[in-house]
This record gives sequence, structure tokens and C-alpha cells, in this order.
Amino acid sequence: MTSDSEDKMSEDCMDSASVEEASSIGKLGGGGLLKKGPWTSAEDAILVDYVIKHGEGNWNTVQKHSGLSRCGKSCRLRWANHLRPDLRKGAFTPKEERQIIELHAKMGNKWARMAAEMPGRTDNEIKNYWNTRIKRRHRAGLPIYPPDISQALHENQQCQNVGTFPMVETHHPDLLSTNSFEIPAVEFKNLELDQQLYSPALPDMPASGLLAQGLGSSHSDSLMFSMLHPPKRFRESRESECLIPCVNSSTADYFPAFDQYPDDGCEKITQLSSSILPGSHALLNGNFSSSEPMPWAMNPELPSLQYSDAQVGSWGTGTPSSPLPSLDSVSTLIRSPSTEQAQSDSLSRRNSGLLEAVLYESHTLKSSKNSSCDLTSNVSVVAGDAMDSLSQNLRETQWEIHSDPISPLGHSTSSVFSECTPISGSSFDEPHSVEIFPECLAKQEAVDWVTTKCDVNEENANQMMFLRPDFLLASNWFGHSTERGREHSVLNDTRGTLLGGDFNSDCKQISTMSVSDSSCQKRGRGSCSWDDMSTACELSENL
DNA sequence: AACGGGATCAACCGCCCACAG
DNA sequence: ACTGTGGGCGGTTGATCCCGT
Repeated sequence: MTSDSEDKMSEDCMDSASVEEASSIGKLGGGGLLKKGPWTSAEDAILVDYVIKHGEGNWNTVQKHSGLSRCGKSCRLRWANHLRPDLRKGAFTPKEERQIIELHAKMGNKWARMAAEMPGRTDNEIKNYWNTRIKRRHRAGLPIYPPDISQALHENQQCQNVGTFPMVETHHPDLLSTNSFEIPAVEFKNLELDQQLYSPALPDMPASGLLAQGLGSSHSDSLMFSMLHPPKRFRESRESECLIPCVNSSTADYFPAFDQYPDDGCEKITQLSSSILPGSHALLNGNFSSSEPMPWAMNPELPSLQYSDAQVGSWGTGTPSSPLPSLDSVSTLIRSPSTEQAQSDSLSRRNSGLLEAVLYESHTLKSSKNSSCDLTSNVSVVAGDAMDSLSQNLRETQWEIHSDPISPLGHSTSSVFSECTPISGSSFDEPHSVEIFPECLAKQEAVDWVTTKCDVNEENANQMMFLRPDFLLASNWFGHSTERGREHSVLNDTRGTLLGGDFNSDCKQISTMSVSDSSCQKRGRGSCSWDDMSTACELSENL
């Protein structure tokens, strides 16, 4: 449908006021005016009935076949976001929250693709969650991504370069479609990293992500924006079906290594998650967080992927006020200089353009701290090496800045760097560390287990209920509490009842514990969200 | 109890792409 | 090659909820 046609269709969707008026005068139904606004249980039932009989698709025929006075798009959305029997309703679990952040670091604002990685979750849910989280973090002066995410990402950047795993996108369509930022897999073969832990996902860096998230220094803004803002959107869904082997599969499917740690709780998850974060937004987004609120993290109006020129400029220029940390403090812990040198030796000029900007950024960052660093100044480098160099810089940067134990990915970090993790008091990124004590992890696992069980049951319930003959008659199946216009799943409420109290309690408890014992080097997630934990930590500190 | 502001989320909007004719 | 249609996507809006004062 063309924009015009769709616009026309949208126009056909009259506003709520019109709906009420029309309803009162009997104009609804039969293909006349189309209703807008909140869906009623009856409408849901009609739509479900239609889908059962006709299947998904042909949404514009819903009105004709079912008499539902909704435009096709509205029907599709309602089905996809609320009525699908396989939906997982309810709050995101800590595990899911983590996954969202990781996926966003990897994909950017590709909500649909992210949703595809999270069975039962909708793009809308994820988008809302993310936007809310971003607002919160901005307001709190926190970076978008936990430092560990970025660090893990950089770690993985190299690990995946090993290129032994064929999974996931090896070339992001955005990149391929927009510029020369193609990173030949062969370029990674020379890299040596024996991080078995890591999965091999190759960088999946949407142009928009790379671009807006951080490569955009004031210097590179103009350069890369022109390069990376191709047609506004690049069709990804279908390509993803090819590139992502397990669309709509479980996390374990997408990240096969999960299968190895079915019971290890979030630690394994974080370990694994670190492996799925190839160069991406986080690369240049959240990983610059330091123990102080970043200026660029203070602008609450900027979209998640956008930073002011001043912000990004400060990265590249390495001004005295720049939050950039020491770059070389831990490089040897990560990879031997010889390895890096060897990679540098493999530089070529095949890839330029964006990569130049990447490397330039990398170089600038590093040189800002240590002008004697022998990082190559050649801005025309192999993509792999460019990213590697940048990764190295950022990793080092983060290592020094974020020796804090707060990050949920601390496990992965610690696992990667073993016992070398410096002890730090706190960080303002995740304002205060929420360290995972063994008992905390146990709680996390317990919560996850309960959540999982509930979800399973919920899904089963959905599926079974969906098959019940009285399903369509029982509009309350949806658990709609029309009170005050909101809809709540009965199941969700039940789950919330089951989890809510203890969950929150655990969060505060964990936060208190971690604040009180910053020497603990075990880092990772608690049983609550980062933001919740951050908030709890703040409260703890205030107390 | 009333109020205000932030948080949340369902729904919509505008744009775009794939595909069939 | 062109056009129309179906459908998907990301961004935005607005209603409601929640919580602190």
C-alpha cells in the first residue's frame, strides 16, 4: 500500500470522539467509519474469532468478514501486540531486561528484530520499555548502556572475530546496503582469542546505531551521516529471516551457548551475553560512562541513539573535561600487544570511509590519553582491525573507568578478566554497585525460575484457553480489567502477586548489601532491574 | 483528600518495502 | 517499468496509573 493509500486508510480511522458519535448514531460497522481508540473485549473476541477462522494476514479484510469496525492495521497491531496466544504478558524479567539491553546494543532501535529474539514479546513492549529506561537513565544522568555491556561488547568484538561460529548476522544489511562498511569475515581469522565462552556473532551494527550512537563525533558526524543515512529505512525483517537463524526462537536458540548453561542463572547469561555484543551502539554509547554522570547523558530529550555534538565531540577530542579514562591500564590483561600488533600489521586500505571514522575515533580516544601510544594513526584500515583497535581502546577505557562492580555484566567481565578485576568503590553509571553475592544469584535464579514457570503456565493457559469453545464468549479471557480504561491480564496480576513483593524486597536488600560491601568483586545482576537496583542503591545511599 | 508530575503502555501515525498484476 | 495493495517498522501521542507532596 502506498503512503497515500495508507494515509487514506488512516484517515478512515476516525477519532474516538467520532466513534462515540458514530456509535450513537449507528454508523459503525458494515464498512463505514472505522473505530479508533482502545479496543473493547468484544472487539478482541471478534478479531480472535476472525484469526481463528481465517488466519493471520489480510487484515484489511477483517472488517469485511467480521464486521469489525477497525482498520486493518489496527487489527494487525491488536493481534500482534495483545491477542496472540503466544504472547508473554507482564513485566520483563531481569533476564529479559538484560537481553533487551544487549539486543539494543547490538541492533539499535530495531524493535521488531529485537522482538524476534524474544519470543512472546512484542516490539511495542520492548520499545516502550527501552524508551522508559532511557528516559530514566537520562534523567539520572546515567549512560544508556551499563559499562559492562560496552566492555563485553568490545571483548566480544575480538572474540567473534575468530569467526568460528556461523551464527547470527555476519553482515548487517544496513551496513551492506549503505556503504562500504563491510567487514569481511576473513579479516577476523587472524585474531587469536581463546575465549571459548564467546559466541561468534559477528558485528551487527546498524548504520543508524553506529552512526548515531557514537561514531558521530563532531568530526565524523558529517562524514558518516552522509554515508550512513541511506534510505530512511532498510527492509530488515525478511533479511533477518535469512541472516538470523532462529528468528522467534528462544534466546538459547539464538545463543546456542545457552544450552550449555541451562541452570546457571544470570551469570551464564551475562557471560554469554557478552559474547553476543559485537561492535555496536554500546561500543560508543554507554561505555564511556564513568564514575561521574556524563554530560552527554544528561540531555533527556535526545533519543537513545542520539547525542549532541558537544557530547560526541568531547569523546573524539579528548578534551580535559572529557570523561575518557586511561586507555592503557589493562590492555595487557585483555590481549597481548603482540596480538594487536599483528593485527595492525594486517592493515589494509581496503576499507575506508566509515571505518576511517571508526579508527579515527579510536585513535583519537587513545591518543587523547596517551600520546605515546603506538596505535596506528592510519585511518585507512581493515574494518576488523579498525573495530579491534577501537574495541581495544574502549575496553581499556572502560576497564579503567568502570572498574566498578556495578554492572550487571560484571560476571562476564570478571570471567573474561578473571581475577584481575580492579576493585572500585562505586560508579555513577549504575549509581552504586549491585553486586551479586551468591545468595543474590540464588535469588535471581529463583525469581527467574518462578517467572519462567509462570510464563510457561501462562502460555499454556493462553494456548488452552484459546482453544476453548467458550473462549470467544468469555471476553474476560483476556483478563481485561476495563477499570479506568486499562487492561490487565489476570495472569499477569497473579504473577505480579506471586513475584512482586519479594522481588522488590530482594532488590532493596541486594542493593543495600552491595552498597555496604563494595569490595566484593563478584559483579552482576541482582534480582531486579538495573534501574530498580540503581534506584534502590540510591535510596540505600541516601539512607 | 487533592493535586501535580513522572511512568507506563496501548494505539496511532507516517513512512517504507515486497510483491503481484 | 509502473501501480496498487498488504503489511511491517520506528516514532509519537494520549490516556491512565502511580507516587510523592
